[in-house]
Amino acid sequence: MITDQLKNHILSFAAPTEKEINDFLNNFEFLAIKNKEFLLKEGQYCKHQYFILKGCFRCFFINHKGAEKVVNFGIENWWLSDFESLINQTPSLLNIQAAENSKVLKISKEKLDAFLEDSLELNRYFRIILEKVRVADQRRIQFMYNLSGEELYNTFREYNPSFVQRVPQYMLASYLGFTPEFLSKIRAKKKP
Amino acid sequence: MITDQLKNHILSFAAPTEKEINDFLNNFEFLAIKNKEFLLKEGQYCKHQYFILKGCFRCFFINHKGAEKVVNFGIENWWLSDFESLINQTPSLLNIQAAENSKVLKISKEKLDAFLEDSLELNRYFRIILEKVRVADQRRIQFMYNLSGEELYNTFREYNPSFVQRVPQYMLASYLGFTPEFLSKIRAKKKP
DNA sequence: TTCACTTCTTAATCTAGATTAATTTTTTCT
DNA sequence: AGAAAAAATTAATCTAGATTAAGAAGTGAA
Repeated sequence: MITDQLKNHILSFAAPTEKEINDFLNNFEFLAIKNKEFLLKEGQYCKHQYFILKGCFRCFFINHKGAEKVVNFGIENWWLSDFESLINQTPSLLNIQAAENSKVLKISKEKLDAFLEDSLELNRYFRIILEKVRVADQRRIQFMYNLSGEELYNTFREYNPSFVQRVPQYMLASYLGFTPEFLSKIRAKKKP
Repeated sequence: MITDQLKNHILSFAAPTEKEINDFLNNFEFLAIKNKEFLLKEGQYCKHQYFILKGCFRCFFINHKGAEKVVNFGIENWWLSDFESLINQTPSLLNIQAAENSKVLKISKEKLDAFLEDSLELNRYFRIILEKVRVADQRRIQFMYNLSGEELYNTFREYNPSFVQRVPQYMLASYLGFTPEFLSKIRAKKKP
């Protein structure tokens, strides 16, 4: 089943009954997304949550100088959405674009909310996911203003060795908060 | 009741029964914390969650240059803990210190976990809280590397006008990611 | 197998914000 | 109230990283 991957992910954090989880999984739609296609564009209302089965996405916004700023990446077994737009029902400030050919499962906010209304186990699942996200966000904020650009890059490499090859360097530079030129400089320094 | 404030907070996001919520509230301990006292020190294991009834706290760590870096503030009706230490059972990298004379409610991780085992409504409550935290963290990350120091300060002021007076400027500068000297410069520029 | 496009690199110059250090103002404590 | 400590200001100097610009190297489609 195409939804098995999500099923396993849920079961690794919570314990819904077989019926409950199958009912839930029935509400997802499968999508194949080509590299550079958008799941969400700035200005749109985010109405879905996406679970990444395969591939890679980046969330970015256009800053006041017109430059793309990467806020997040998403890879296999991550949930993706613009939470701010989704929860507050406001136009999104973010773009979500595939960085590889990808496969996702999609569910509407209404359907998800309906399940969250009654299900202890799904509330547990998302609570635990969000706790982990919180830990990651906190650590990221801590890194962001404790470390120099060079240290940021080295730390990121250390924690995510395989990911560094996965996206163009200019995206990684943007995510880490500096320019591609500066990343080049760092990399040139390390070689000899 | 000293726990009424927390009760109201929970009831504004979830709908536990009267018995359920009262059972839960029975597990909290009230603490009065004097300005500059610590709730948690670097190296300790964080074993509690705190709900702030009144007052203000800062979470900070000591960076590799020996400087205090403020990661977060907490005020009335916020939950406080080092999530990373609490969840992963690792020694904390953070200090949590009162920035005012404060009042908190305290619950141990074990007791909280026991309630989360069975309660749909408490899982809902914390899931919703964490969604809001996520939105705030995302926005903060976005601000952090889209805005200049001056813009950061002005934006923070705009969103939190009353808070700016509440903590020393050196803490605010640290939270915003720059030095107190630079904050002085920004403020001097605005006056005339 | 070439044309077009995207990504990466290098180097010169520039700037926001850090650092240092001295001075003033505010707060706290007895 | 007065001394001591904590916090804020000011100014001079310094630096990590931005900006600009140009070329090199990959990548891909026809």
